[in-house]
Amino acid sequence: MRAVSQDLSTTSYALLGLLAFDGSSSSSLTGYELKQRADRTLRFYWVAPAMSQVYTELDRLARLDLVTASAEQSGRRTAQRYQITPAGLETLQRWLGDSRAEFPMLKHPTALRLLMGALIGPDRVRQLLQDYLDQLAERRDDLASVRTMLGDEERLRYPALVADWGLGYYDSESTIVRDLLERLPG
Amino acid sequence: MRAVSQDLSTTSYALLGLLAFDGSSSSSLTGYELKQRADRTLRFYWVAPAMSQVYTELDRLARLDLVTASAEQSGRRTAQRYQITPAGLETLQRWLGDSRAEFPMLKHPTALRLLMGALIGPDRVRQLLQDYLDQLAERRDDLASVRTMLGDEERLRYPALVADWGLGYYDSESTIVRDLLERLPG
DNA sequence: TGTAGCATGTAAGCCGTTACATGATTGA
DNA sequence: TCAATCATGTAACGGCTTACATGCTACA
Repeated sequence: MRAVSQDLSTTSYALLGLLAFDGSSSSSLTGYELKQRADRTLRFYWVAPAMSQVYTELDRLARLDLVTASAEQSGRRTAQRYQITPAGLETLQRWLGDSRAEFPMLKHPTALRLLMGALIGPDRVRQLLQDYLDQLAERRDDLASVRTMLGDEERLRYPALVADWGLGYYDSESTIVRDLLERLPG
Repeated sequence: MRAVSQDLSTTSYALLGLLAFDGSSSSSLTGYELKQRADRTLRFYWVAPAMSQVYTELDRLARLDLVTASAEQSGRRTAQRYQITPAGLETLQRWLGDSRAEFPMLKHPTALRLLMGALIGPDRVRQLLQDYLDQLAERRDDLASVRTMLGDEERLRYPALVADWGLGYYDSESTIVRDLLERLPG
């Protein structure tokens, strides 16, 4: 009796997807490693789930038989290693194929503050935008190094496309914000 | 004894900010009107809070004396009208001035699916991206009509800048995605 | 007369975070 | 030996959504 593809949260599918990359090469990941992988890739266009959530999700996926846990003994320590199951892969593919992707959700604190620019005046607004440009540059660097690691291996073609998407996005944001800065009064 | 600026959620500040636009001209809004305004402007770069949340937040703000509610009798019906208070305006400005804006959070289901493109193949991926382009065009139209309404009034200068930001973002997304489509195998 | 929109809420519940607790291993 | 990092969780709680309940008003 196989578990039916319950409605998982998108984050569940995202984590399942990360496991699927190694699933094909029949390797496995600990919760800790999965979290690191999420931090390196997922966070740029989805979320960087908290450690505690990673464990919670892995637990849920295991109960649904979408992943299997195997205790790995290293020294006198046990770490669980998780691997996607055939049922998990099937569920993931069904989700990818069937479900319509929703429109992205953007929470942009800097844009929100710009909206209320009249309450703080152009000088303070300039500072906000400049801050954002700095953060953007830092983020871009992070993503650029991820992109470098991905190289042009066929196996990593899609992750590389996504990384390029992100880089294009960050570049466009920089351009737009610099333009806004010039249009500010004063 | 004035309520201290408790840590409000960013959404609270956002709603307070929407009230501040009319606060200066000493008018006021009902919960319903506030929700409409959020749907017209806030949703493009923050959230479109559920009706129920708007009421909850207004309640909270009223308890903190950051807004005042006044029962308005129209016919045999009472509707609450909310108006920002001087304390509310002060709290909002302090938040705008003091707090460092966090980096935007992007939840991008299409990018997430592209990451796993290898699991569904290029044809299905093309479909996903094309779908996204369509949604993007629709959104852009919505925002363009908002932008038109804002015109070039001095009073609406900052909202207009934010709308232009959004339009630039949507255009850049379209460009990037069209480029990705061309780089897809097959 | 009935339905769509105006208007206001409460309740239940999910998703995700922070704080907390615990302990092993590695290396300076 | 001490600190950093690896590793695994539980508890409490905040934010937000959906579902539900209620009733008025305008108009076709």
